[in-house]
Amino acid sequence: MTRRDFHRGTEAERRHDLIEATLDCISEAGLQGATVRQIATRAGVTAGLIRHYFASKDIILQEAYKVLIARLTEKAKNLEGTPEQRLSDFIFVNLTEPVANSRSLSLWAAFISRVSVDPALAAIHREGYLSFRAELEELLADFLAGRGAPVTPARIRALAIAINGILDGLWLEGCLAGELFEESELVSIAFSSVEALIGHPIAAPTPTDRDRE
Amino acid sequence: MTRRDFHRGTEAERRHDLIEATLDCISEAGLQGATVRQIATRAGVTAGLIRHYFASKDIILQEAYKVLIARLTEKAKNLEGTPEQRLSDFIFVNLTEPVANSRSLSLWAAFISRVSVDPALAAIHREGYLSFRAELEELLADFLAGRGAPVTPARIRALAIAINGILDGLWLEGCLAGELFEESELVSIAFSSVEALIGHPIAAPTPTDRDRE
DNA sequence: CGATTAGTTATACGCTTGAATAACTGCTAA
DNA sequence: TTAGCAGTTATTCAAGCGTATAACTAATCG
Repeated sequence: MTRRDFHRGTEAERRHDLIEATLDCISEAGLQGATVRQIATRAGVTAGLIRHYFASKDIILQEAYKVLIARLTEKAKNLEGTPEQRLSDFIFVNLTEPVANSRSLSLWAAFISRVSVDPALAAIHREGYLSFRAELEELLADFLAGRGAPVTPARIRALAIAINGILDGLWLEGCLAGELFEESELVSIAFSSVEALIGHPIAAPTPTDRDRE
Repeated sequence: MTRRDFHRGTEAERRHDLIEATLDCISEAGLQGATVRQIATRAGVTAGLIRHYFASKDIILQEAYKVLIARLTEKAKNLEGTPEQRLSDFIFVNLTEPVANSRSLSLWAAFISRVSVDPALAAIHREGYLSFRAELEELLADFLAGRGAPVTPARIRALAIAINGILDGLWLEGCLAGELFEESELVSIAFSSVEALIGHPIAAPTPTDRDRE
């Protein structure tokens, strides 16, 4: 019985690999499928190593949730260009790859179903949600100010809630049954809805703009 | 050691109680908390009885999912009144109790996270979703026909997708962070969004109408 | 009232789980 | 080259899981 070969990794590497393996397990087999043994197998290590990097299974799940939220929201941050371009891009990135796909939804739903059960996950969720809406509110304020429209906090807040809801709902539909519509269909519905809500037209990002990236 | 007292129930009673217990367990402790022993304890029976009524744990979960879907959609069916009233009620019931609350979301998310993993759940989900959207398309067709507006299948379909998305998104927001807005806030956002999309005003249900029910 | 049976309990089995710990070894530094 | 240690493996443990089955008993019927 020969002992299995292994190579020593840096802490950052290992933690990254283990979290990635955790997300893979969840997306492919649900939260129940994310056992320490499955995670370890997928990461190419033995189960005991997980406990060396994470104090418990709960902890690695929390870390994985943080990574997921970051991945789902990072594209919508640090947008550049005019307020109109940024608002337009905000809508676009949230309804297209890599944010909108069935894997994202599967992961998101798995964690959401535990948010009301696990206070630690609830805290992580709340922070992510508030930060996301704050970003949207800022975009809206800039956009409306540029249009010379009245910018009261109450109106900004209401608009952000509505637009956030619309984007969430279309994201959901697209992830759940993406094969039922063209990608551009949901995006164009989102644009017309948002335009109707804020009372201003918004130029959609042109394909050539994106291709050049 | 005295044997535990028990009373014999009818099949319908028992199945109902066991499914209800299953939903309670999931909403309070997540899918992982819905073990046969926990379900049995909550239903006031012993674990073995579950296998007497359901061939496996998977089966009881599938039945519970069917019940959940029925509960989330039944209010939106069998609506009465003019097309405008029915459309208006459709929007209203989907964004207020008992459809919109954190327990519903928690249950919904738990099952959704397994839809992409478990083909049986996927089939149940798909049927519920298509039936829900068909209902909405019928409402829209009736409404638009009454307004003398052009009613092409393509337009109905696009509108149904958009409105479904908006309702889903607002439902989600309300369930996730209900304390952050008034109930009427989300409902009124929904109405103004839908009005903007279909290009016609819709009379919201009046409080007195509902009180009289 | 006694026999029957279907609904229910009780118990046990094999397996998996998260966790703890001991043994090993690739790597680094001197 | 080698000593030491931190990273990794291997093994073990108790608890909990879904399931199977045998024993019991409340209700039913002649």
